[in-house]
Amino acid sequence: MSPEDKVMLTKNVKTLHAIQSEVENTNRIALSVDCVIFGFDENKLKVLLIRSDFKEYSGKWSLLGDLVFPKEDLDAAAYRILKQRTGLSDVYLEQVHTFGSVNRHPAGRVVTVTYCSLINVQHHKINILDNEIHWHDIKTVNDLAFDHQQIFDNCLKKLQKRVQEHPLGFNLLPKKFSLRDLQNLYEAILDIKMDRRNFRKKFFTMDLLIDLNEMEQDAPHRPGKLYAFNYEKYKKKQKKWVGIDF
Amino acid sequence: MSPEDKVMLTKNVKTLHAIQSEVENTNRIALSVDCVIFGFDENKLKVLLIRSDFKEYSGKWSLLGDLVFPKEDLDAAAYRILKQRTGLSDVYLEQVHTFGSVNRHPAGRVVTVTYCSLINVQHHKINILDNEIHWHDIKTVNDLAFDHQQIFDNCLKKLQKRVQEHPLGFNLLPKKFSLRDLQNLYEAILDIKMDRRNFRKKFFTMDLLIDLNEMEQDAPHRPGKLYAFNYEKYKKKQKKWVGIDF
DNA sequence: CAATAATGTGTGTATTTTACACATTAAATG
DNA sequence: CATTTAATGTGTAAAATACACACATTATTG
Repeated sequence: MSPEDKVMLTKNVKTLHAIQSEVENTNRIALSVDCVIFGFDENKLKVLLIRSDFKEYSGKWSLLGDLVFPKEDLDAAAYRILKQRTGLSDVYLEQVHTFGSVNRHPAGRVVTVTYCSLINVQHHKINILDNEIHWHDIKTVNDLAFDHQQIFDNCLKKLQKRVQEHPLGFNLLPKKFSLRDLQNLYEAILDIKMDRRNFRKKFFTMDLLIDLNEMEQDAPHRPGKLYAFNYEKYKKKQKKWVGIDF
Repeated sequence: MSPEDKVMLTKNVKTLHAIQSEVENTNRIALSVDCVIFGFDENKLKVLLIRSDFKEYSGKWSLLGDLVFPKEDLDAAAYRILKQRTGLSDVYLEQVHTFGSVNRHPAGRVVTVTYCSLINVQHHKINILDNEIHWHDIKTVNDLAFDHQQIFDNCLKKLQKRVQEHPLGFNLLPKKFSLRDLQNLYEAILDIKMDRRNFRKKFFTMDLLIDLNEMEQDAPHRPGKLYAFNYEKYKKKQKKWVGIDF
């Protein structure tokens, strides 16, 4: 440890008073939440975007975000924003990452906490006001406002990873779905093709699907069986995964 | 969508002016960084803790943290704190989660961004001032100050998960290590026992260890061979993992 | 030099993953 | 209503991986 560091280290021991003063006055920063809301429609993965109302980014799309109130829990702020913009409250919502570059926001220092949400486009129709908000195919998401492109990329990557480890995908599907729907979903999220038979086998082996003994309606060809995800059973199983692999 | 929600939604469309005003004045919150710094010593996983200087938590241990400066990048703040408290700069450092309950800090509203770091206790001796900072065996970490217990638990859990997917562990070992060292490390982090022969096979199969053709010195019994981790080779391989499993 | 306590290696078995082909069903078409 | 079409639904063999397990080897200790 260098002498300079030792100085820094000693300086760092502060009185409670000094810290409280800092909390109350000097070191305050605006905090926002940005929501990356994924949906699945027409066999494509989509994300909810809103037209930016900042002149610096006029015409560009941006994520749904808002400032956190001083007396509002962080998670509560995320749920509030989701509710405000989509009317939804009963959905999966998870914190992903916090972005805090000094100059990421033109209005001043704003640190933003990212949340990710997966919602069912069929069941929960979103209010579209003046084309200001819309579902955007993730394949054509580029050049978002602020640092939202970076945030989106980060979020999509994490979704791709998590969807393989946890049954998140079902939040994007209707309660009743065919195995083809499920596979289309995974193929859209992971951007890969999968073998239909092995995909089937995998999910049947997991034994977490409830056979509803119903068939698809209005299918253009032979209808498939409908299933529901068995959350109860999943909760009980909760496999503890041990296996070094990199 | 309920009528109330529609009101909320319309209210939410703000002018740039209104937003800038909020950023500059009303909605500012103190932001801190807390570092969960893991080390490995005497075949035990340890975490760096400091005695709390808050009267509300007198006598309790807490994580290493500090407020983020208004003109400081978030990651930079984390590196600064790590450097200040340990003298280290060239280490693995990763953001983990942001905690923002309204009442988590007695001095007022402080949202904290958690970072996790893995450092080598042997190579980088930490300055210990007045017993205020020390390596604490993770098995006996409990009842930390603030919400730091929650933060620590969260961090340890994520470490356990990530160490299985990425070669993070090597940051905790000296550059030269025996396979026994490596296994002890994994057993300490994951809190499990492993079969020595299969563990060996797994790492040799990965083909990411460099055989240094050296032996352990001063071993109490038969010395083992020494290895180094091949970061170069790992970077090139970067296995793309696809496999639904939950 | 015997006892001890580690390291170092190999093999068979069970499990999991992958590749792949054909029969079945319902809708659409003429 | 027979034919075509495009999907669903199922089984099996080969390959790769994970797991359980036993014995020889080497250096230190006393």
